Formats: sequence, C-alpha cells, structure tokens
Amino acid sequence: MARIRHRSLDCSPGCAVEATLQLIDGKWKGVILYHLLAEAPDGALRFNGLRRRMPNVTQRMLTNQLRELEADGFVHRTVYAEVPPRVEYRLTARGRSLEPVIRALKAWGDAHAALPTETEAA
Amino acid sequence: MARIRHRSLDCSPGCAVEATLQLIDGKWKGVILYHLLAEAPDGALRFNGLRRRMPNVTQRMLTNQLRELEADGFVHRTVYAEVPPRVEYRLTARGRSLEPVIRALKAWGDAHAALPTETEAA
DNA sequence: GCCCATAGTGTCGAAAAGGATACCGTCATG
DNA sequence: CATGACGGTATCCTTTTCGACACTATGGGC
Repeated sequence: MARIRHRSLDCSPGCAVEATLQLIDGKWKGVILYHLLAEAPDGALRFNGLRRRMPNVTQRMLTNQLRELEADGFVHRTVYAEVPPRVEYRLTARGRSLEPVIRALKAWGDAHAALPTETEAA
Repeated sequence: MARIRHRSLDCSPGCAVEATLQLIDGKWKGVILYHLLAEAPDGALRFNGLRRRMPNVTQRMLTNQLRELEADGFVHRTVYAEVPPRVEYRLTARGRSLEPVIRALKAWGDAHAALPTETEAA
C-alpha cells in the first residue's frame, strides 16, 4: 500500500502523457473510473455495488485500486458508521476532470475493437 | 516477447476503457506514441532518434515497446537494407487513430500537473 | 445455532514488467 | 588499429503486480 508510482516526472514533453497514464494505470482503475463517471445516477457507488459491476475483480484488488485512486485524489470515500457497514465512493472534482480522458479511451476502444487483424493494415 | 496482454475482453461496458488502456500501457508506449504523433515532421523517426528523445529508456526497453506497438498494429517498421542500418518507425492509420486519446492524456497531464497536494481538495 | 450481507484485511506465491549490462556485425573515420 | 554510429540481442536479476484464499466483526433472518 502507498506505493510510490510516478516518481520520475523528469522527462521531455511527452512526460505529461506518461504521467497521466501512470495515474490511471492499474488493471482496474479505468473501469472503476468509468463506472463512477457513467453508471452511477447520483455519482455514488458502494463497495459491493462496484463489485457487482466488475465480477472478476477480487475484493482485495478492488480495495487496493480504490485506495490508490483515493490516494491520488480521484475518489472520495465516505464511511457511514452504521451497523451493516456502508461506504460510498464518489469522484472528486479532480476525478471528474478525467472525464474527457475516459471518454477518449472508451471511444477508441469501442471504435477500434480488439485486434488489428486485417482491416486497416497500414 | 509476444506477450499475451489483453486476453479477457469479456467485461461489462467499461471494458472498452480497459482494453484501450491495456494496449497503450507499458511505461514508455505513451511517450513513444506522443513523439511519433507530435514531434516528427514527416511522421517518421529512427531508432536512435527516439532514443535521443527519451534518454532514460534502455535500448532493450525501447526495442521491446516498439515491438509491442508494432504487434498491436500501431506503428510500422521499415528497414532499409543499407550499410549503416536504417530503420524508420512511423504510425499506421490505427496508430494515428489514437491521437485524440494521446491528446486527452497530454492535456490532462499538463493541466493537473503531478500531485493532488492541496489545490482542489474535493 | 447457522448463514448471510457488509466492507474490508493479511498472507502467500506466481508471473510479468522493467532495468543493467554485455555483446553482435558492418562500415567510415581518425 | 581502435573507435564510434547504427539497430539491435541475449542474459540475468530485481521489483511490481496480480490473483487465490482465508479471515475479521456485527447484526438480522430463518
């Protein structure tokens, strides 16, 4: 926990690209952000709500990714001290600022499916 | 080499986001794409040209990332059978189609610098 | 009394990603 | 003759990442 990631932001202009990538990299962060951005009506999702939307993520990984997103200031975690524990995750302003990025990623993914197979060779 | 990456594209709608991320993930691919997109006047860069633009990438990694980008159909590799070997890398159509994504990543990185420090807490 | 849901944590181990370093062959230059 | 540029490979090793699995506490329902 509290990994170090993004340490050497000392590169040339392409750096900004890399920096952003390192922040949203991590196997599930993209999807988490996507769900928080697009699927929640009021912008909040509970832990198991996210789990249901992403069945092949283990609990540990989901916690992990959420903690990193929180550490990076993208999501805010609200704990309600209730008896069946309730925890809500919602995007911060910084998190919402990623919307164009996520949209671009999703748009590209939708358009250019999975493989470069034969269509558009060069 | 010839890693497997992107194997389980079986997820919910957020999948497209993840799929795209997995393709451009890899520590240096973002920067490579950025340089190929933005810095080359005629859209072509040679191996050592890229190396000069990214001094802290080892030869092995640069080769590696370029090979993956090639395998994923983003860049095209042209070898000129000359005596000082000459190899040019340029984007394919598929590669250029990533432009909005790279631009979004760069724009975000430029705007939201590195850290969530104190500005914009929530 | 037992199981379920909630929201996690802890430990372990495999696999992948990444870095360091050394080496290759050819030709031109000094 | 040695050195450098070119575009890589090969080998080794360390770090990081990810997944499986077990475990926690509380209270409600059956």
